[in-house]
Amino acid sequence: MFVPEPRAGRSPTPILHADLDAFYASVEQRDDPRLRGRPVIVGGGVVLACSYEAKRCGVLTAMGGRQAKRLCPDAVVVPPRMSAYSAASKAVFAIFRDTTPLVEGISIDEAFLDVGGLWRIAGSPVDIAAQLRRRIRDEVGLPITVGVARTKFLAKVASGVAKPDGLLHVPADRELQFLHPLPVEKLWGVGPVTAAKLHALGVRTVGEAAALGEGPLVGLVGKAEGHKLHALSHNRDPRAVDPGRRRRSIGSQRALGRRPRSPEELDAILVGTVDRLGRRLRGAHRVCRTVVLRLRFADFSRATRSRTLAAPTAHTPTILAAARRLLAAELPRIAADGITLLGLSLTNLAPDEPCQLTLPLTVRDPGVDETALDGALDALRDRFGSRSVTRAALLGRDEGISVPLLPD
DNA sequence: TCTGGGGTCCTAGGACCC
DNA sequence: TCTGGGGTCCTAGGACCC
Repeated sequence: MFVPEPRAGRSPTPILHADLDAFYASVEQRDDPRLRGRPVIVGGGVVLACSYEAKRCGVLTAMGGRQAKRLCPDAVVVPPRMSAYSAASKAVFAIFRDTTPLVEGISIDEAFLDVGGLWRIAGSPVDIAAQLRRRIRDEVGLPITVGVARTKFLAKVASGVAKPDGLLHVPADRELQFLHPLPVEKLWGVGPVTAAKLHALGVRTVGEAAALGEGPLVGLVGKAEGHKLHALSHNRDPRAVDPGRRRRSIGSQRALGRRPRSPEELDAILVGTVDRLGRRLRGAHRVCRTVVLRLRFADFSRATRSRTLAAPTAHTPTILAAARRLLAAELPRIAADGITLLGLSLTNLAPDEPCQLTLPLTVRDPGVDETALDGALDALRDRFGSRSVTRAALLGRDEGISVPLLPD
């Protein structure tokens, strides 16, 4: 561990990246003592998560189940229990928020915490990180690794290096010494494709990428990505911990295997998917405006088809109608090529605050049939609720009728 | 080994408007 | 009739992350 060097006043390294270790597998080992110390694989056909004992045999997340079992014949395979993981995650995040209000959740098992303002109250960031790890161990029963650094990026790299069940602080004056010897794959945004391009230029470490300069990086991976890579390789990361980050899309997908599927079968899957997503959307008090259909064919090529609606909605039949139109247009290709995955994403999310629609109806117009108008208003009140539909004055003009369009 | 399910962000072309 | 540039929105695809 790098030696922390606390200074007076505000800490120079205020960001924590906290990451639960082998999360799903750790929950299983916590809840079933027989699994402790043994290789555990969560998932069936594919490895969703595995314990460190299984990782030591070479088992990796997303690996096929058969291969995992071959690498690690002693592994115990358990089906996922999503509700248990969700409950554990909530308990851990409650401790995060009890530590500092500045918590930015990244996923079910990972978050950034800004503890810069807590120096006087709770001690140095390293003290806070150590206490956080103790509390999560004692109160939730799970191991967690924490990286402490001046930037988000470096805190995340630090936790990755310290895993499992570790704590690593990178002091402000040791940042590049720590970062530059690491493999380029540690940079956010360097996956298999970019890594291969960098390797072809002889670049294997973060330091070598930094020495390459921004121009060649931009030439290699494009403007935005190249600029980001260059900045990160010099540990320039101005992003603040943002507790207000909102989800930008929700989605659901299903692998279908290789056997042929009839249009009726696909429609049934689509109905179930839209129903689930609509429920999640309304549960989150959001509406969506764009419906994206995801397809994967028998040769594993992929396609997406999207439709943007005239108005945001969380109304299941509206979303389903859009999804069905998208699917119908692809049925010929599906029949020809075979389908192996069907999914749907809802994007362009917004809060579901009521949207005010004012009908440009001139009530004072002598041509208006007041009896018919009252009937129409009552029908709208039945649909949207009695207090939602009111006659309203149009600014500087005649009267109109105001109808808040509520999702669902 | 034929490859899950949940996401984010970026690029690029075309339509459309000013 | 032909011309230019800027901006926004929509759609499709791709890389990447956990």
